Order: sequence, then structure tokens, then C-alpha cells
Amino acid sequence: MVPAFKTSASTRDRMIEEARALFAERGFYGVSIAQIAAELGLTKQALLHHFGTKEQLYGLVLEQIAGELAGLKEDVEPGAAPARRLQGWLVAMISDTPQRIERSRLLMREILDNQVRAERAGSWYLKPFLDELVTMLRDAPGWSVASDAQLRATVVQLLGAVNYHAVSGPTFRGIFGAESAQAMNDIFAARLRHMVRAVLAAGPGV
Amino acid sequence: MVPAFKTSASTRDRMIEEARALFAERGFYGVSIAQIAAELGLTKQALLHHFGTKEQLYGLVLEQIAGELAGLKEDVEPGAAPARRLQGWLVAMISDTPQRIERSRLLMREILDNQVRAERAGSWYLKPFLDELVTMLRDAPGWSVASDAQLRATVVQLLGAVNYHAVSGPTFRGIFGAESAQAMNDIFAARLRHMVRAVLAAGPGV
DNA sequence: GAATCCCCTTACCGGTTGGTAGGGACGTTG
DNA sequence: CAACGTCCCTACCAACCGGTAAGGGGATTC
Repeated sequence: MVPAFKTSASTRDRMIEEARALFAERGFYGVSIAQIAAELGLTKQALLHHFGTKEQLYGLVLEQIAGELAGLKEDVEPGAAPARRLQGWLVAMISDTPQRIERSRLLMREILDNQVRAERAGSWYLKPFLDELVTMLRDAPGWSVASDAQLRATVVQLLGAVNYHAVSGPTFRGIFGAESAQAMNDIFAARLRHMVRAVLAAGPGV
Repeated sequence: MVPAFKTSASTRDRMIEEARALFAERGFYGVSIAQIAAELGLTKQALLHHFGTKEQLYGLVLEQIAGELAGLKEDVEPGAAPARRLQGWLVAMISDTPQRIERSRLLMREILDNQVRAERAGSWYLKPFLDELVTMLRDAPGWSVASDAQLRATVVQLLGAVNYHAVSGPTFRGIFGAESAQAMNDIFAARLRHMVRAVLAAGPGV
């Protein structure tokens, strides 16, 4: 009986996956490494064996997410115009796959916490991603003359709407019920497409 | 020497104030009651004397915020048209007074955490506030025919942009520097006004 | 078959967590 | 002056935190 790969690699991946889910759900300080390990039927020392410290495990989760974000450029309509691709990317981001919601939650938590844990090694996972969005926006017609501050303010506006929607989804589901939240989700997607179009069309001057 | 009020009330208020600042900065699990007390030169037992448990102290902070949000309706241009007041309120929210940023941070954390701690008594601070915004929007010209889901999706869109901006401010200051962040802030305020105007003018159909 | 490496275990560490018990300083009230 | 309530203290607790030390089982390698 020959396993296709060493089971060790798979265990390590499962650890990162579980850590990602729990960090997204409860935050860095809200989860202990023992809890992550227990979820996989292991002890915390198994985790420490692979990652050394809790901070490093968390760092790997952020790295994984940064990698996903970096790869998004190619994922969404690679040949299309920049404006079209920016829109496609933002709309894709609000689809409610568990992995994407996890990612939004984790990024939001990282934004909230990073000034507290700024000293952590390799803390700046977000900057390349922001720069990428800024670049996509700058390539849109009419936006090449925009200042960096204008581009960033616009990106934050769009990103904020998208991420807030993703993150607040469960809460609204709790408040208003599942079917109402689903209706909200569909309408939000339509509104988002329109908003991106309107923002791009209006240009930086506003 | 007769104090105007018992100093005890003042101490209690200072405790809530300090707890609010620290919970906003580091989150519920990121702060210990001993740290909150130490910031005031007291021991954690002084805190426990007033509030019983850490959860109850946190609950009081949320209650205080809920009270502020409930009072916002009167604060901003009480006589103006609903659309105008909604815009005024959203713009006021992004002004960077420390208390407002704290509030945004805490609300964002609550949204992220509430499904984890949903069982905590009186968890529903957000609903009245959301309902209020929805009501303001429904009173805007052209929006009276909108469905609840349409109104909520729109509110989330606006609220998301505003809160994300408030929360991510420190992070962007860290990434891009203070002066760049300030320029971003000014531009964002202008964009926000325009966005609210555009959203209100476009109506729910989009 | 001995040595080695990988993966994960039990046992343990010092430090911190939220919370309890009890007492003392102080002002108010009878 | 005695009784009492408020406010905050020291002392203490069990539970848990992240991390270290050491070793065992099992496959791989020589």
C-alpha cells in the first residue's frame, strides 16, 4: 500500500486549513493552538512540531491568503479590459463560498489587529494586494491621471463595501433571517456591479 | 470640600471609558481586566467589584455605543430632509475623532465576533440602529417603494464604505505614511458625499 | 539488523487568565 | 460611638496559555 504522497504533508495542510477557519472565526487571541489541534484529533505539540510557534502558524495562514489574492489577477477574465476585470474581481469576492468569507473575515481582523501585532515578522501581506488593485484602477480609462491618494481612496471605498458585506453577512442572517439575507445578497451583487461601473465612469475628480 | 458627585460614579465611568478604548484596540480576548484596571492605577478586583464579570463590562460598553447610535438621529441637522440627514450622518461618521474611530472598530469587532459570543445576554445592539438607517433611507425621495432587502443592501453598501474607511485608517497610515493617509482621508470624504448623493439619486432599482 | 529520521506523544514549565474570599480604610447614618 | 455600606486592597484559586524536553512507534536507509 503506497500512499500517493507522504501523509505528513497532508497533515500539515490540514493544520493550516483548520487554523485558518478558527482564526477567521474567533481571531488570533480567541483560539488556542490546543483547540486547533484538538479539532484534528491531535495535540498542540503536533502543531508546534510543524510550525514552531503560534505566530508563525498565523503568519503562514496570512501568507496563503496573500498568495490567493496575488493570483486573482489571472483568475478573472485575463484578457478583458482592466475596468471590466476590476469589476469582475470585486463581484467574485462577494460570492459566499466559505473560503472567501473566511478570507474576508481574516483580512478584516488583520486590519483591526495589525497595529497591535505590527512587530510580527513579515506583517505586510496586504500592501502588494492593495497596490495591485490600485494598478488595475489606474489602467481604467480616465484614471491614468489620478493621484495615488485618489486611487487608494477609491479602492478603499469599493473594498470596504465588498468586505463589509462579506463579513456582516452572518450577522444579518442572524438578525433578519436566512431568506431575507439571501435576497439582500442578490441585490447587493447587482448594486455592487452598478457601483463599480458608476465609480469608474465618474473618474477620479469626484 | 463637597464633591459635586460621588467619586465612585466617576471611577466607574472611567473604567467603562478605558475598557471601551482597549476593547476597540485589541478586542475582547486581546485585553485582560487586569490590564484595563492597571491603566487606571487600580487592580482587577476594583473592576470586578463594579461589573461582576468581564463579559458584563463588555456588554456595558456595547450598550453605551448603542445609546450613542440611537441618539444620532437628533444630532445631525434635525430639521433637514431625510436624504440630507443620511448623508450628513455618514460623512460625520468618518471624521476622525478618537471616540468615533473607537466606535467603528468596536462595532466591526462585534460583527466579526457576535456569532461566536451570540449567546451573551442582550447581544442585539445593532438591529435598532440598522432599522433607523433603513427608515431614513426609505424616507428619501424615490425610495418609499423599495423592498426591505433593497434598503438593507443599500445601507450595507454605504455603511461598509464608511466603516471600512474608519477602521483601515491606522493600517493605511502604517503602510503609506501619515501625510498620504491624510490626503486619502480628505478625498474619501468628498467621494463619500458624492456616493451618497449618487446612490440616493439612482434609487432602489439598481 | 542497526541507525536514522519523521511524526506525534506524555510530562512538565512558568506565567497569565477570570474569578472568589476576606479584610481594611473611609464616609454616612443611627 | 457603634453599625453599616461603599470601594478597593492582598491573597489565593483552578484552569488555561504558549512553549520546552524527552521519548516512542514506525517507516526508510544503509
